[in-house]
Amino acid sequence: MELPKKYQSLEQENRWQKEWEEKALYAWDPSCSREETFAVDTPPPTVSGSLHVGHLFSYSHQDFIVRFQRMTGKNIFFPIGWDDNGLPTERRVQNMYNVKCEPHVPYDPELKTERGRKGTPLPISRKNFIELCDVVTKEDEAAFKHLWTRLGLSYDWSLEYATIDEHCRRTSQASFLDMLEKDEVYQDNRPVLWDVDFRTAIAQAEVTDKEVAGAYHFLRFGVEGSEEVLVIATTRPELLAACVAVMVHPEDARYRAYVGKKAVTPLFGAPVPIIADERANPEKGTGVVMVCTFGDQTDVEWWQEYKLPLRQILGQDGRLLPLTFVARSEKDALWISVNPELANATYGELAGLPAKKAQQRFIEIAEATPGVIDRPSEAITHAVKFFEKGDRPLELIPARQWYGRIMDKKEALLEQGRKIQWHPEFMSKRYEHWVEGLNQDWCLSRQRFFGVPIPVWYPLDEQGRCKYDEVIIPSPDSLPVDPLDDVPPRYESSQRDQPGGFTGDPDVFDTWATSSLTPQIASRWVEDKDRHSRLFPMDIRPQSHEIIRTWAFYTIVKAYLHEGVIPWKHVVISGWILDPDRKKMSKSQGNVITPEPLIDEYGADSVRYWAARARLGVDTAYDEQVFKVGRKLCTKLFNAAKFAIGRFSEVERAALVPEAVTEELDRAFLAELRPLISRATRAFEEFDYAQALSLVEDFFWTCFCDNYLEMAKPRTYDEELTAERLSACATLRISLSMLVRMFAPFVPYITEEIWNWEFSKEEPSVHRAPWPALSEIAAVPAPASSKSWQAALMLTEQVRKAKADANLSMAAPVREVLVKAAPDWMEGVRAAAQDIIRMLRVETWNLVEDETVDSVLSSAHLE
RNA sequence: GGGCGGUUAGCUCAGUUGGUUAGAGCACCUGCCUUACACGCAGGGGGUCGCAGGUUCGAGUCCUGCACCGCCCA
Repeated sequence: MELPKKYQSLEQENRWQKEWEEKALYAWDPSCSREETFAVDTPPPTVSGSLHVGHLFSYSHQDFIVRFQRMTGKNIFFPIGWDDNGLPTERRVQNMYNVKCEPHVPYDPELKTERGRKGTPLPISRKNFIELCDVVTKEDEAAFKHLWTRLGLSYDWSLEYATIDEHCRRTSQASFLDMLEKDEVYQDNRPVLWDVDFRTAIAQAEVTDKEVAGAYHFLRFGVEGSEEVLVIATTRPELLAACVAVMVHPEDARYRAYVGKKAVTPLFGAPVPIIADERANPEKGTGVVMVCTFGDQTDVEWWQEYKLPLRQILGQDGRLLPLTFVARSEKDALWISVNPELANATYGELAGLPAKKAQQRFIEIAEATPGVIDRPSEAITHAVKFFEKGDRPLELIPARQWYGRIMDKKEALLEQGRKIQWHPEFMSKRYEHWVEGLNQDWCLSRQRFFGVPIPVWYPLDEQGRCKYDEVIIPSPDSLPVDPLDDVPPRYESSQRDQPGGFTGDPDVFDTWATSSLTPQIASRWVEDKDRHSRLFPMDIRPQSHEIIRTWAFYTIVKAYLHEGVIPWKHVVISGWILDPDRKKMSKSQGNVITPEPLIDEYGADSVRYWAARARLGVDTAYDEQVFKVGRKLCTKLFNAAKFAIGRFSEVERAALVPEAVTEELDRAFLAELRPLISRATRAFEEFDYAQALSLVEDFFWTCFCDNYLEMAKPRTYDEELTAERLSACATLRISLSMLVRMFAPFVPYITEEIWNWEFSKEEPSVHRAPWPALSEIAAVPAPASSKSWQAALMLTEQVRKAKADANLSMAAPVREVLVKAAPDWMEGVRAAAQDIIRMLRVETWNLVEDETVDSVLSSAHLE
């Protein structure tokens, strides 16, 4: 076979992608037992997010591990999916088409939409909106698939799924119904973290604290029955009308006398109790804090504990609701005031305004009214809760939602976490701390459109009121259902939203409700229990560290709720790619690097090489130099393999067996290879691919290319097929085969290329070839002297240095070399001598035993 | 404020259970077109291992404190 002249990454990548796909090289074999299988639960990328170089990085890591496992003979279950429901997609569609989903708009099958349209957003139906989400999602999936394929990730594409597809909707809904049956989910109407822009509930896991600029405003409250004044400090004066109590610390001497009395809110004149509670921080503000329903999570706690009234002034759109204050003499009144006239006049200025505007207006009014503001406001920065994908502060707004019970399972969930092996181990702490810090049940429902519908209906009573506690569930074989489209059992379509009829739950699940089921989705938990039992729990879960508290957490929750088990045995954590200044890459910072041009420029193998150099779980600064190093390695592999194969290509392959390795130097070299195999294997078994690569790369470059190949080369040029030549040829072929296989998980293209030049008759693809084992070279005896290899290296180094010092070419002849060797080194030196002499063109060689040298000392006399 | 991780050559990083003179690649310097590779080969310079204590015959490695950087959580 004529071997190619130059290393061309792109050409070979296209070729092998096609070949691997046609041969279904990475297909999972469903007939294998659990023990023979290595199952991987890959978190499907959120396709609405933009592609960046971090994707290449962490998804490559999985592939190194998987390719190694495949070569050890495991039947690999390596599915990939796309996570495409949820808010990010909706937001993208809204922006891309300039549309707005309005559930009451009727479906238009002929709807024409256009990207980049200007003007006011076009209201479209729920169904039209979901269709657009599907279109955009499909495009994003294709872009990811293209990139994954180029990168050479060895997924079994026949297992591809999308968390919004029918199978995933079925699994997600079945999961919910299973939890409902086990009483692990419930509905409640209570304050929930609410995003006013997206108008949906948010779970604890999706919340992020941001330090923002704010100010303490100092408001003067009256004290009932006296002329005294209590000054409270608040960052949210616009919620004053919702004030239901004020709190002071029980030990705070300044305020002890007031406890039990009533304070009166300024402007609104509402009398509220003054309560002593340890959670009021005397250090903060004035030490007096107002409780509003609801300003923050502590307000919710106080409201519950002290059974305070619910005065809701913020609507789901984040605007102040209309309301009317009345005199306190009115029975059962909620909005009471000692001065209803003033209260209503004031509130009338605020009603209908968004919170931020209401705050500005309130302050104007307060400043214009004597006796309300105590002193100038004080600028502070404080942590405010935001939805991680939103940009207005979250509010706590009472709403009916579905919840999953997790607060009662903290201990059990911690125990589950301890059963999993985390790599690196310290990452388990992230999980533990998250579980320990849980402070609310999992809010499962979202008021969105593009998602998996909550599969329940509710009966309506004769007045058309919803009977929430009489949940109607679908039959298991009807899943997935869309309660807004499908009709529940024993009802007619005409009864929808009619008194005495039914109504569908309009909400969808939190995206994690589905994403937390990726092992069960891939294993077909719902419809194929046998297959599920042969894949679940899975072997590994590779992922990066920022999703431990979300994705890994929820997946552990679901596996525990459904089957009382852990979802995977190992979690393998990738670090992040930081920008060259070690800053997080983010769109807003503008430091994100687009991945595909990197593959164009350096080739997929080089990009993978870069990814493989990162240690597990450790963040790495982006360094473009490493791609170049990767490309150099690939080129070196290409050239070395081509050359080595050329050296033995004229020899009958059947003769190139371990038994033919008869020369001391060859045996000494293979003795060096043995620990490499052991160490690289151990590193891979511990998921430390970076260590494995470093070992193999170092051996290949230094030991194989720069030394052994040079030393053995002269013998391969013997005209006759001497035993010496045969031994070198056999050693070259054996070691090349092993090295190519050990590189294969990292650089699958160039290794497959080389494999096919020489070894594909034995096994068509290197990626299905067995991982190198010591047993392959067990027939090669150990070298006669344990010092042979070291002696050869020292001689080589010393003579090379002499040539370098003399500014001579390595090919320059050496007239004479005098070698002094310690007695125990003599045998090794003698064994290596012949090859060294030929390699370095030594004309005269004198070896003397010398007890005064430690090992070997040679002096070269050059011309 | 709490937790976790990091700090080693100009840069990016390795450094096993404490053990010779702390390593690699890139960059830099000097040679070399040696019948695989100049994306190469040979040789070379470059480090107070963040700081301060401690344990030890011996500390980059173990312990304590501190500083700075990053992430997570309040």
